[in-house]
Amino acid sequence: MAKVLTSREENYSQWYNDLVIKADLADNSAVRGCMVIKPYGYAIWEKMQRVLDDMFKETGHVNAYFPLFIPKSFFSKEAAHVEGFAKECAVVTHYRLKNSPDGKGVIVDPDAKLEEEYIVRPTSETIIWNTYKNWIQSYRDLPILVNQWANVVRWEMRTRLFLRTAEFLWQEGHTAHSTKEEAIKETETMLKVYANFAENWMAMPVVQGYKTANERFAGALETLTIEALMQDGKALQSGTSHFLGQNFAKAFDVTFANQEGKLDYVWATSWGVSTRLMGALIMSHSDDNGLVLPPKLAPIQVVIVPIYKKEEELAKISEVVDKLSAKLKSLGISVKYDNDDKRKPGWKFAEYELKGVPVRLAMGPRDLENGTVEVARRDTLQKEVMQLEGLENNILALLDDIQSNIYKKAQAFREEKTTVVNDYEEFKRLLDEKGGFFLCHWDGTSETEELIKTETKATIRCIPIDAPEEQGNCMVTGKPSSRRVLFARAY
RNA sequence: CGGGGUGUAGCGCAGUCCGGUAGCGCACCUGGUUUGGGACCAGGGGGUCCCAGGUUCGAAUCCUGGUACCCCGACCA
Repeated sequence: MAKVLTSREENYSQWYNDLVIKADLADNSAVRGCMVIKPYGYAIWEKMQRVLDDMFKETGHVNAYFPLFIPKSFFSKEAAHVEGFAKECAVVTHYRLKNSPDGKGVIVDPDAKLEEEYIVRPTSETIIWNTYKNWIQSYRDLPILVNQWANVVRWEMRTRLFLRTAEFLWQEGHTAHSTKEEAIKETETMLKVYANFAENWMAMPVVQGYKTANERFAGALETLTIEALMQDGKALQSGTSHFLGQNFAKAFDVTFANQEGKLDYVWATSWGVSTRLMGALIMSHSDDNGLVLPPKLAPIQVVIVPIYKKEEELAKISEVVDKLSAKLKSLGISVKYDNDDKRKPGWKFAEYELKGVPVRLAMGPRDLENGTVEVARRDTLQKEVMQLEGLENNILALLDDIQSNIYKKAQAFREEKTTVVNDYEEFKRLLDEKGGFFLCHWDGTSETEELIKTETKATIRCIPIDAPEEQGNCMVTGKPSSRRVLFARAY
């Protein structure tokens, strides 16, 4: 087969870049750092959105929409928040253009300067809490469980398709609660939603945990995260859920009368996942032949390729395929029959492999005669001739099998790449030689965390929520530690 | 913002050192043969050589300035 991708071994990040473009997921655009998400890539994102949105509704949330622009003054109200985002904000200063005096193109009209500049939202806490102030008077108005699907802009210095772009799509949940306990519970609930989505839909195992103070969201008291391990041994933060305490309520003066009639500040959470999940999905399962998609998120689950010489042959095949397609569709399977005469079977095989379609069926004269079909699965690249009779149920089972197989494969990989280490020198050595996740004792200080980051580029990805109590000594300082934390080099 | 690299047909590149009518592969169009892993043959179309200025009889090529993108670092979901 013609090689269209750089191999992972040769150059992992080139492989990723090639794959995103060759599989028609996205492209670089005319705008620096901003991508065009192409129809096939967007179809995957839409599937992700649909599933997540259902999960949000299931947990009591509703969707709303807040403005793209945020008055600059809103930003200065929460100190830590400003600090976190100030360096990457796009700012709108004018509202009109005019013809250039020299007749060449247009210029910004200097007379149309805004009284107060607008910030293009890097996240919406400020505009939303400014709004919530008007929505909340009493405990009866709580909780507010709102989500929005939106684009945000963070002016990144260096970007990569899906993993880090200047503009990206995401959802951001913003909730308001009357008690601290309820807000914390919400933060945890949404982390579980994300973990469930990652594992059962994306087939991507994740470690759930708490971020350290250094890695916390700007303005949060606690950040929960799901961390996934990519095939190159680097970690990818795939979703976060923040307990914001009363920070934003205080900054925007959002109070409510509790049942005793006393005023108190509202408790807040926010949580989000972004198009970065596309990058996570790509890097979790794909191989040197192209994308490997979990059946549950694949826009096309089954592709059918006819093999024929003459028109009459195609007509006969189509007749059988149409019946088969109908049966598959009735079971909820998405099917594409590619009877495009302008491409040859070999070309189609390679193309759908590159695009990660989980199952490919090929039907030619031989099959027509024998009542069979050739079934090829993308995850293992195995081919098998199966009886047409009752095929739909076999396909259904096969899709399930692929879904669980790629999960198991990713899980086995993660286990193999998760190392328990006690000695700092060994940590440094294995970090280079093996990569992956490391479970180590840490003394709990930012200084030690910083030191490790500076010396090794590894960071604490999280303090796993299920980390068992274990007395030990920090691998750097030797100070006592009561549980292991997760280290890795990260995206 | 530092360091490196690249801008030549839709895509990938050669040509630049050493100036002389712009080329290759893929893709595209036409015809035919093909079709169970990216078919083959024949014919054909397509380029302000990133932009601006300079040197020269003559610039993709030399000089000056600009610009865009990619890669590697520092910052981040």
